[in-house]
Amino acid sequence: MSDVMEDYLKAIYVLESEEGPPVSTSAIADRLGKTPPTVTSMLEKLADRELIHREKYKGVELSDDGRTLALEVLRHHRLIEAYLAEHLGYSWSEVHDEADTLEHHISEEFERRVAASLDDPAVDPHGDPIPGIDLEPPADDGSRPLTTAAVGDRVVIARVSDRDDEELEYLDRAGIVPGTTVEVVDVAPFGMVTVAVDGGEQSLPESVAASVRVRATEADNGVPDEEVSGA
Amino acid sequence: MSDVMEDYLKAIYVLESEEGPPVSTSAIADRLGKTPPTVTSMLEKLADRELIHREKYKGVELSDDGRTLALEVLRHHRLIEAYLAEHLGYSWSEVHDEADTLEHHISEEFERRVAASLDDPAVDPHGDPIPGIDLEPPADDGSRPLTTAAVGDRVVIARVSDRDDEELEYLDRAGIVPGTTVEVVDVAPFGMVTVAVDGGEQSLPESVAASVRVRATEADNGVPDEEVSGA
DNA sequence: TATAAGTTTTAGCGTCGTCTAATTCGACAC
DNA sequence: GTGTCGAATTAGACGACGCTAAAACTTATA
Repeated sequence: MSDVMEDYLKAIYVLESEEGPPVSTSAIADRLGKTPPTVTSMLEKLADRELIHREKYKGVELSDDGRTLALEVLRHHRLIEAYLAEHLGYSWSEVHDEADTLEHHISEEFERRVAASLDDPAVDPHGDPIPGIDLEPPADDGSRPLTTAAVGDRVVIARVSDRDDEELEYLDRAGIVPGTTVEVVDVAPFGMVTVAVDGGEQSLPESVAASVRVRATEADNGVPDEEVSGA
Repeated sequence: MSDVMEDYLKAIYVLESEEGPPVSTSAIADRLGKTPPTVTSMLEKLADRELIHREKYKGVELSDDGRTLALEVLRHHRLIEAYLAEHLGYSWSEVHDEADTLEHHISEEFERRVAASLDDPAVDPHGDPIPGIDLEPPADDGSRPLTTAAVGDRVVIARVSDRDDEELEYLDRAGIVPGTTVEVVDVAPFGMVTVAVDGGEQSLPESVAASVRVRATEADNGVPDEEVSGA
C-alpha cells in the first residue's frame, strides 16, 4: 500500500459516507485534485487488489478489505489531530494538514502509544469520530448538517468539516466550535444560515453551513423536527 | 526535494563525518541498500541541483546547500528521537526506525513545537548532537571510538550509533548507555574490547566497540593518552 | 428515438527511482 | 609500461503515478 493508494481509499470512504455508494470517478478526482484519467487508472489497480468493487462507467464502492484500510488511515489521521491539539498546543483549526501527511507514516507502535497517551479518545478536535482499534465503521452519531435546522432550533455544534483551513479559522474566531450551543435565528432562501452564538450573531453561507454538523440539545429528542427535503 | 533525495544527502553527510570527503558511490550504495548504478544516477541529479560537488569516478562532497539540507533532516531525525523517548515512552533503542520515516514528513511548525516542548535539547537519546535551528554543523564533541581506548582507561559513554536495533537492545541491557562510566579492562588483538560496567564485565566485538563513542571522565583532560594509530 | 452534453475510459506519453548487464575507468602490481 | 582487477558509469528496462487528447459510453432532451 502506497501513500497514494491510501489517499484514494480514504477519499472513497468519505465520499461514500457523504453521498453513499457508488462513488464516481469525477468526485474522487475533485477531492484529490487529480484528473479523471489518473483516477480511472488507480481505480483499476484498487479493483485488481480487491479493495474496491467497480463497475465500469458506473462507479466504485469499498470492499470490506478496502474499508478496513480506509478506517485505519482515518484512525491515524484523527488520532494525530487529537494528539497535536492535546499535547503540542496546536489549535483545532491547524491540525489537519499535518495529520494528512503523518497519517501515512506512523507505525502501529506509534499509533498505540498516541492512543494510550490520549486515553483512547472517541472524537478528534473537529468532532469527527475516531475509528476504534477494531476498525469497525463508527456508529452514526446522530448529527446532521446545520443546513437542515429550522429557525428557532437550539442545537449543539457536533462537528466541523476539516477540509478548509481558512473556513476553520473563521468559524473558530466566530466561536462556532464543537460543543457550543447556538440558536438558529434565520435561514435565507439561498441557504444562508444565521445563528446566535455567544451573545452575537453569525451568518454562514450555505457551503459553510453544510459542513457544520449539529445535534439537538439535551432538551430535544435528536430527531429533526422539520421535514428535511421531500421524504 | 523528495524523501529519497533527503536520504541520500543524510547518508553523504554521515559518511563525510565518518570517513571524510570524498564519499564513494559504493559507500552510499551500501549504507542505503541500493545498487551502485542507482546511486550514480541519483548523484547526477543531486549534482544538477548543486547539492553536491561531484567528480566522476572520484566521489562526491556536499555543497553548502546540500549540507544545510542534510542538517535539517538530521535535526528532524534527532528531535523526533528525543521526543519519542521523552514524551511517548519509547526506549532509546526503539526510536530510530520511527524517526527515520517521520523525519521526512514533518512541517516546520511541528519541528518548532517539538523542539520547544523538549526545551531545545542538544543531544538525542543515543548521545548524537542535534543540529541547531541555524543548521550549522555541530561542533566536535570530543568523543572518540571505544576502540581507541587503552586498558585501564575510565571513560564515559558519549554516544552509541543508532544504526542497528539489535545491537542497541544488547548494549541497553548490558548497561552501556550514554552517560555511564566504564573502565576498559581488556583489549584483545582482534579488536574485542572488555569493559567493567555496573560491577560486571562486558566484552564487545570490534564492530560494536567501534560504534560506541566515549569521552574522558572529568578527572582526565579529554585527550587520548595513547597513540591512536600512527599520527 | 435520435442526438447532444457530460462523464468515463483508452491511448499514448513523461518523470522518478529502481534494477541488471555491459562497458569504461583508474590504480596498483609486476 | 602494461596488465589486471575492482569500482564506477552507461545502456536499457520496468513499475508507479501523473498528464493531455481522443474515443466511447450514459443520460437527458428534444
